[in-house]
Amino acid sequence: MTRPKSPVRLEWVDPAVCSTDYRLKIIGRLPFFKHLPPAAISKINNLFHDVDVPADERIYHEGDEAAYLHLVAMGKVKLVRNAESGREVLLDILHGGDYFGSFSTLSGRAHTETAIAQTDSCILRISSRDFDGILADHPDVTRKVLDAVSRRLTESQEIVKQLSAYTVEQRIASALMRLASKLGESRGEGVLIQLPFSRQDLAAMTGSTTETVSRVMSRFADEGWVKTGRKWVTILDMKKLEELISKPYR
Amino acid sequence: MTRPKSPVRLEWVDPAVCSTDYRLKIIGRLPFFKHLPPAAISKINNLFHDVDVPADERIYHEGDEAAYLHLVAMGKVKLVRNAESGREVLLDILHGGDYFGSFSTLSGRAHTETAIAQTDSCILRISSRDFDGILADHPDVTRKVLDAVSRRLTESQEIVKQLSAYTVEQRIASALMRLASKLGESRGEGVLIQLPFSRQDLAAMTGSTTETVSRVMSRFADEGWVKTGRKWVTILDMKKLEELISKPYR
DNA sequence: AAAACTGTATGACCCAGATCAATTAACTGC
DNA sequence: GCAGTTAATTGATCTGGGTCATACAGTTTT
Repeated sequence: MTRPKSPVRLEWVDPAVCSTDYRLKIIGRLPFFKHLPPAAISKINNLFHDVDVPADERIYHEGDEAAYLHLVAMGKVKLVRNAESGREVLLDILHGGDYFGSFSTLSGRAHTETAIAQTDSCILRISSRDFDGILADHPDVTRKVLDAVSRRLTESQEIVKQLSAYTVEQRIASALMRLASKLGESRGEGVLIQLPFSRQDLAAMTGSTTETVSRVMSRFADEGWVKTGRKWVTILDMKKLEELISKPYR
Repeated sequence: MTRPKSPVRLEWVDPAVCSTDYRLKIIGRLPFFKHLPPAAISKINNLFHDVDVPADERIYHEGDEAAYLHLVAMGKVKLVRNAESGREVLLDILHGGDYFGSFSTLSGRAHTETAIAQTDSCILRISSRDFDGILADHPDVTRKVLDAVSRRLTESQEIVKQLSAYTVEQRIASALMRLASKLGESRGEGVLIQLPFSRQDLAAMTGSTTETVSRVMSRFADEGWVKTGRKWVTILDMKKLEELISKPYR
């Protein structure tokens, strides 16, 4: 049996997406801002600057001065921390509408993680100073931001739990499900995840290695739960993966 | 050689500490509120209710409706997540002035972690609804809360990195240093950590087991870096522990 | 279409750390 | 001070998953 050809069709990142016209639409749709009147959104829009970033390029590096808040307008961005040992830890994968970077000049001077474009991306950024101004002008925006950060904290704590108490197999199943619900696309036969992301990325998400991830994915494929290829995965049987996680492992 | 007797002297939790008089002082010293005028603090004070919690008692449980924001007035509180396997994961240990619980009626209905008193404690709590009111009245408080949550997110991501990329030995050394800087007391010979916390707790913080923690601690003690006993540790040589962490492990 | 990459798969081996079991030390209450 | 309880230690053994090495398949380039 021959391996399935790649079903990956990446979204075409039109440079025009970052034009002033489109930006207004994107910013106006963000959870932080969408409740604001058009006049306010337009004013906020003027504070943002756009940057086109090709795939695999660093947007900022751990330790860099944290001068901007960033928004993903188009494309995918991964947040990474590098351990002294050289091992790379993947903290999160972001897509359209997600924020990253620092919120304020107060909360810290340096970025604590590295941001890398996973695909060609269009990033909007605003200086921390200007964003502070928005927060001061719009208390309700501050509330929404607080909610967003709280949610991300909860997610991070869930990862801590998984790294502490799950087997690699369970962590991989869990990571697949998270990615599917966040970035997956429903296809006839299942949910396609086409970030694109490699075994390497999945290993960095689960505190494991490429080889082990590859082995586990082969097992999943043999069971008929997933179909995999180069930098993509289709989940065929979500329920089985879920069972794997909830199963008390002794 | 006989083992050193416990140097642990727990702070005496006077029930009076939670009296209205003392509460005003405690709340007025909190980073969230200390910049506010006395009148505002007094008003906020009236929204808080105090609860005395004996050691080892649950304050709330994972899954419970998240109706309150809590503050530690006196004592120590640990935040825990339980994995399906039964393993307990220790997310954080809090002390005087720290917040826990949920910030708002918006950000989620249920607690995602369990809070347990580590010592006899006095907890102040405010309903999420009332706290929402404070946030609405005082935008600057919202900003400070946002900063606090952001900081905690950064800490959580650091833990994720450590669980992904460090050896158990490194994670234990790192946990000891974190505890020392947060909750340690300088003594002549070193920094005493007397939460009290057991090998069990340290294992739950580092994603390990009591036995392994015990072995590692024995090694540290043999090297003369720490002195340990039942539920306490004195760190004698911080530098050596630090070296252990920064050492790229291959 | 052949060559050159680069990501994936798999086999063989090994070790950090989990698990199981038993002993000892420290604290608690009488 | 003694008995009872709970935490800590230490030993023996086992294994999940890391490491190293090699082969293979899919894209991309020429």
